Amino acid sequence: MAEELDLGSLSAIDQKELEVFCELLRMVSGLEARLMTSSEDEVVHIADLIQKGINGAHANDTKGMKSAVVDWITPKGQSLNLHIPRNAKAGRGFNHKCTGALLCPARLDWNNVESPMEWITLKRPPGFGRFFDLITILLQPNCQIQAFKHVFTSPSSVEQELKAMHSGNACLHGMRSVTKASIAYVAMQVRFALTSAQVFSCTDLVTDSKRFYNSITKLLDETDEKDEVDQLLTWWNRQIFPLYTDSEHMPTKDSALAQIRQKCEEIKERTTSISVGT
DNA sequence: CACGAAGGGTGCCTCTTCAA
DNA sequence: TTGAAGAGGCACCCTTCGTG
Repeated sequence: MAEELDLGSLSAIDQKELEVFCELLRMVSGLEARLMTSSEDEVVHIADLIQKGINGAHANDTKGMKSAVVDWITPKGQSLNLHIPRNAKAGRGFNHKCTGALLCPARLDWNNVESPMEWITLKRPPGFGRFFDLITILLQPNCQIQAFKHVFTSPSSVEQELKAMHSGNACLHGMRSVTKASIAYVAMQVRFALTSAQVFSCTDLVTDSKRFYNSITKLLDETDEKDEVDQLLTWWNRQIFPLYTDSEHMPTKDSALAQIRQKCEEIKERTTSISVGT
């Protein structure tokens, strides 16, 4: 199907969407044959069903993570200095030091930002590109891994003591390893759960989730960083899918963290030539 | 070993809220 | 007014565990 198209004539966005569509055809056996033999109305109906599934899955993830993320950022056996309600977003974002620190971009030091208002003025300096929103949450793999498990291997798998008696999403759909897109998706969901924004929107100017997601996927797609990214994915796989991972060449947690930190430093260097401020 | 109860996960439905 | 998103709840399914 894709081979018949002139890929060069497609925009970058269209090419990306085509890749996703081809992956979908590969994952869902019989879908391509069904589409090829369906009428236009049936194809529209199938597209509606897929979109409905996407929306539903996303809504469920958002709903579940909203309350669960409070547990993940709360130290074991302790409580947060300023309580964050599990079912409300108002006290999150830059209104709270814990969520604010996690949302603060990697190139900024949250401890040296005088006030949330100062951060807001720093938030979107002109000229800053794709990496500006790479937040320090990428430096918090524990939180990310808990979130990944919550979405893909079941909420109860987040705990050390496994309580689940029913197969999770990953098991049900044959997922045996993490993907760059899944990491970006989880990061986006965690980021939204930490913000004070009430309603999720890919394109709103406050959370700008679409750009955030694209920043991470682009970062992980960089061909000149392939070795480092591969090692990072291996470490992730070991954390999420230990049964399917070859542990022999697994990087340690420290080395994986060091790689992320190095990556953020590189981003910092790339952007230092651009002045911060409005 | 067979069966039923209980616990847990997922998907779906409905209602509410809010922004366009 | 309409559509999107979140919240709550329910039904169904699967697995474990206790009991006979």
